[in-house]
Amino acid sequence: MRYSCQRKLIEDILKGRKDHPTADAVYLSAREIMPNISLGTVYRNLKYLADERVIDTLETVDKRIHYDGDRTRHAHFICKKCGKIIDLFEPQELPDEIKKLGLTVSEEKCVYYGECAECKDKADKTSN
Amino acid sequence: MRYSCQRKLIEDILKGRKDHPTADAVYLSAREIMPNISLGTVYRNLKYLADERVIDTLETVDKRIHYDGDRTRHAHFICKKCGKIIDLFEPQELPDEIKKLGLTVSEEKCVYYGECAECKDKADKTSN
DNA sequence: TATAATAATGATAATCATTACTATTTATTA
DNA sequence: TAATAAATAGTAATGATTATCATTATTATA
Repeated sequence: MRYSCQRKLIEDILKGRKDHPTADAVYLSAREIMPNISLGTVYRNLKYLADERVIDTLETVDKRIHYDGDRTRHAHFICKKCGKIIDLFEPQELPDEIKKLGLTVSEEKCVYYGECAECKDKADKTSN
Repeated sequence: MRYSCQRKLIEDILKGRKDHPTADAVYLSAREIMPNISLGTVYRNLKYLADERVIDTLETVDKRIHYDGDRTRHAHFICKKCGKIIDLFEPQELPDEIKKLGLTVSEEKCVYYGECAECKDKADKTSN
C-alpha cells in the first residue's frame, strides 16, 4: 500500500468529520486543501479505503454511496424529511437465525428510516 | 390508483417469488407473459409500488435496487461470495437509542454481509 | 353507453453517480 | 541513479434509473 498525499488527505478528511459525506462532498473538502485533486482520485481512494476496511460505506435510498470514517460498530437512522443521518452506537444483538443457518457475518448495515425529533416538532407546530 | 394490467402483472410477479429481483429481472419475467411491456414501465411501477408500500426495496453494495414482495418485517443476509440473499424473519428489537432520541421509525433495513453455509463448506473442502 | 378527463404505456432520450482509461508523474526498489 | 510499479489528473465511458412525449387505456360521469 503506497500512501500518496491524496490518499492521506482523503482518509484524514473522512476521519475528521462526524457526518456521512458522499464522494462529491469529500471532493469539495479535499479541493480546499489540494485544489487540483481530481474527482476520480477521490472515488478511487474512497473505494480503496473501503475495500481495505479503513472506512465504511452506507447504502441508502438516495442511491449515492455515503462514506463513514467511524468504524466502530453502529447503526444509522435517516430522517425521511430532512435527510439527516444519526449514528446509533448502542450495540444490537445479531438475529438468532444467523447462528442457526450457519452464516458468518463480517459486516452489519442496519439503517432505520423515519422522522427525527426536530422534524416531528416542526410538524406539530404547523398543525396547530 | 389506476390498476393497469402491467402494474398488476408486475405486482403479481413480485408477490409470487421469494427472491429479491432487480428491475431487470422483473422485466425478463414480465416479458414472458407480456412480450412488449417496456423496461420503463417496469421501473415506473416498481417505484410506484414501493412508494405505496406494497413492496419493499433493498439497497445493497451492488448499487442496484432489489425489490422484495414480502412486506413482513425481516432482515437480510447477503453472502459476499455467491451473492445469495437470505431472509431473516426472527424479529429484532429496535435500538434503545431510537426512543431516547425521540425518533420515529417507519422502515427498517438491516442487511448483514458475510459468508453463507454453502460457501463456507466449499472453502473448507478446497483448503484440504 | 358514449364521452370527457386523466393516468399509464412504449419507445427512446437524458441524467448522473461511479468506473475505466491513458498519458504522465511520483514513489519504491535494486 | 536507473528500472519498476503504483498513483494521479483529466476525461471518456458505463450502466442503472428517470424523464419525456405522443399514443393508448382506464375510470368516472353525463
